[in-house]
Amino acid sequence: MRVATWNVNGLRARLDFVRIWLAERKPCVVGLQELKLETDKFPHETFAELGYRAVVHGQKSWNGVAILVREGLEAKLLQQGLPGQEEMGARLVTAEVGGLDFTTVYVPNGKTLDHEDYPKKLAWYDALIEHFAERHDAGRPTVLCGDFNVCPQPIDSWDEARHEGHIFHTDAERARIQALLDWGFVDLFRAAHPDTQAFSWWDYRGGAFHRKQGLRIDFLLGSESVNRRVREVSIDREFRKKQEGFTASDHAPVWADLQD
DNA sequence: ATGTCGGAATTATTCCGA
Repeated sequence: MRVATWNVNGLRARLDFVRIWLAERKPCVVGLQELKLETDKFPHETFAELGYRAVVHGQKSWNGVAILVREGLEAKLLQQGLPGQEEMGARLVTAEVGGLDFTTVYVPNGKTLDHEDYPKKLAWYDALIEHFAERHDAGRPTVLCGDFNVCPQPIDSWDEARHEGHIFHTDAERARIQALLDWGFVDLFRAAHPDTQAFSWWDYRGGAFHRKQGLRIDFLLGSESVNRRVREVSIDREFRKKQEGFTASDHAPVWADLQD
């Protein structure tokens, strides 16, 4: 079973691009972030034609998450939104699919350390950690994927020296990632590739992609039983490039193949 | 060039967020 995560940066603007990727990679379950559309505006018909159903938690203009599920797999919606954090927008959705408790999140960016959004980001993380402690079971096959807006370690940043202590690179943010690992999650890419520097996001500005100025901030986290099933994990860098004339998201998809 | 995108508000231009 192939599971994946992808911040698409606007689903309506990305629809043709997403179609190409689904046809090429044929994932079974995909967490999508930054839909930038309302729940009832989700293009279910388009995805049905491609052989996917979707569980959606959207909102107008910003944020928005969904789980795509390939035909033949059942999906049961378990949760829309992170309890207590509704004012931060539509950033979490959970479904039971293919024997997995599958959650995808779009963690608040935080902007800068002196911005009011930064403590809100940390509080959102604390609520997420508490939510998993209370509502999930690390003994079950569980996936938590999405855009975490943190570089967990120096290797995950193109220039740690320049960014150390700044947004995405603080001890406080990294402690939240560690808390998720302490809960029982494994960072599937890092576990499979302990020493590989690979990025999942590059700024649209300044030719960052071609300058290799990226960050690894998109993860597939899996509980131990999921990690044991991993056969391959890839950050799909090819799909950060233009495809058939269509503009890419600023994030690459990340996928993992699990033994059935 | 703080250099690019997507979306919204407003009507091709400007802002906001990332």
